[in-house]
Amino acid sequence: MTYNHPKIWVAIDCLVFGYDTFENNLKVLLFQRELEPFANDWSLIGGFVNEEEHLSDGAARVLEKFTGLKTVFLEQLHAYGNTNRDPGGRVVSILYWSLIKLDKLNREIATNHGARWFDLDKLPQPILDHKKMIDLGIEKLRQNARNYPLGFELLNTDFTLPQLKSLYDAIYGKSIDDRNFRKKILSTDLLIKTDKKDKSASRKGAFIYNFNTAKYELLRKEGFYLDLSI
Amino acid sequence: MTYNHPKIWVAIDCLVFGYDTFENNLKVLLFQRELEPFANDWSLIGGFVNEEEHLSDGAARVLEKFTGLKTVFLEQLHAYGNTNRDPGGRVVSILYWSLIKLDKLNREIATNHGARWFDLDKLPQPILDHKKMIDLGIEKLRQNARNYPLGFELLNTDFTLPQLKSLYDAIYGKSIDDRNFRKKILSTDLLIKTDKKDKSASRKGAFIYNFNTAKYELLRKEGFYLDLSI
DNA sequence: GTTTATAAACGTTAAATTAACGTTTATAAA
DNA sequence: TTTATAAACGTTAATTTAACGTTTATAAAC
Repeated sequence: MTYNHPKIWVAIDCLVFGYDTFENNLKVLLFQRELEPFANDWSLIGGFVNEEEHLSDGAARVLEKFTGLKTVFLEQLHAYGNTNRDPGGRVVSILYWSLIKLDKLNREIATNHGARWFDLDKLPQPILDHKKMIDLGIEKLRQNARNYPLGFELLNTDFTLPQLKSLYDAIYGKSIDDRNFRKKILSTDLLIKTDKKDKSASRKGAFIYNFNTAKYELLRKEGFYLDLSI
Repeated sequence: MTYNHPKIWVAIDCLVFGYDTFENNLKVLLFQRELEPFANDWSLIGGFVNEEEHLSDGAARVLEKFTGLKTVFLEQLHAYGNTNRDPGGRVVSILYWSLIKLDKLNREIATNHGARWFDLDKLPQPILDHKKMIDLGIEKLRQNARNYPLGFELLNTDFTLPQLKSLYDAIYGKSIDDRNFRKKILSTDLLIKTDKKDKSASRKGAFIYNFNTAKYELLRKEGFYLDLSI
């Protein structure tokens, strides 16, 4: 005991956004809390931080438990630590957020852990300050869409321009002008056009694109300014 | 004891940027640590979070102790919680940052607490991960300069355009084109020109401006995009 | 009282970008 | 052969930007 001071519980909450390429919409992962207080209410996925565990490792542990996913986008967002935020005791909670593509496997794992994917506009009332956390995440998502490339985390390797536009529509919460969107996104040198077409959504079919990974990672690091909302 | 889990020390670190309107440069407040380990080394100002204290209140307490200032810009930046970040024990530290104007009073209070203001380009090697924290703060400062109005926190009520430009020069770490800077900053409707002049820096004197507080606060909330770096 | 030095203020423009539209094409089904 | 429609491609006036050039106000030097 080197420091002489009272300690505090430290927890992790993970805000996980999933994109559904069939429904073309964004979802949030919530689970039905098992512990009192608030047993059976909907909560972000989370857990306490262990003594011998980095914060980021704790977040990764929580995420993997509920989705089976490792090595995906997972970043810290904010620390919540009001004295009265949890009636169960003084808990400082570190919020992380993650962006993933929904697929059969991670849906199944979520279900097996009492978790469910909710459409962004059909969320139940979550416990504690978790609504605030979700709102912060949505804000951050929009900020990210403006300042960093986005889509790699949320779309399949193969995707079409209409799909990418739908993702941005979902993030911005409105329908973007299709013609301007194309010109802007193509001007970034982020996309590689293939000669394959995806005909699942139209008779004509849409060309399949991939991300230019090198350029994507560069801009993810450096940031840029790209307003795709008009 | 409602939750059955080990607890962790939670601390606050405050990264305080101060702008010196005489020297026209940015400084960071560091203090000479009293506790072992690392006694006498330079550290961000900080302290442990009390059991019955909000995180933000803890940050405000630390800031006031070292500067005498309340009700200034003070925001959370990041939580640091690697298991090995402090050889004194497992400490999760919540980093806050603050922007203030340097004056005689807060300089004196800092000195009385063993703290000193260091020029951004002449920082000593700080303890633990505090260098990382400072780097994050500088990054955040530049990000802020691009996405929010800035200056109110760092300049006196009365300031001149050359002074405001010097602040942006300091943040961006380079000299901005004066003519473009004027046009861009004036186009935001953030500044109110007075008919007074400040002749301390030139024969001709520079007109004194004030911030349009209403507009400033609006844009601080909403954000905008304004690249003043060219 | 005329000149000088210089920070501060003001001005110009070619080029690039943007927002807001219009048009054509490929395809499966009718 | 026609039709419906998503996908792809195109146009342009208006605005914004980056990169410069010019004038002005003043105290100090001569």
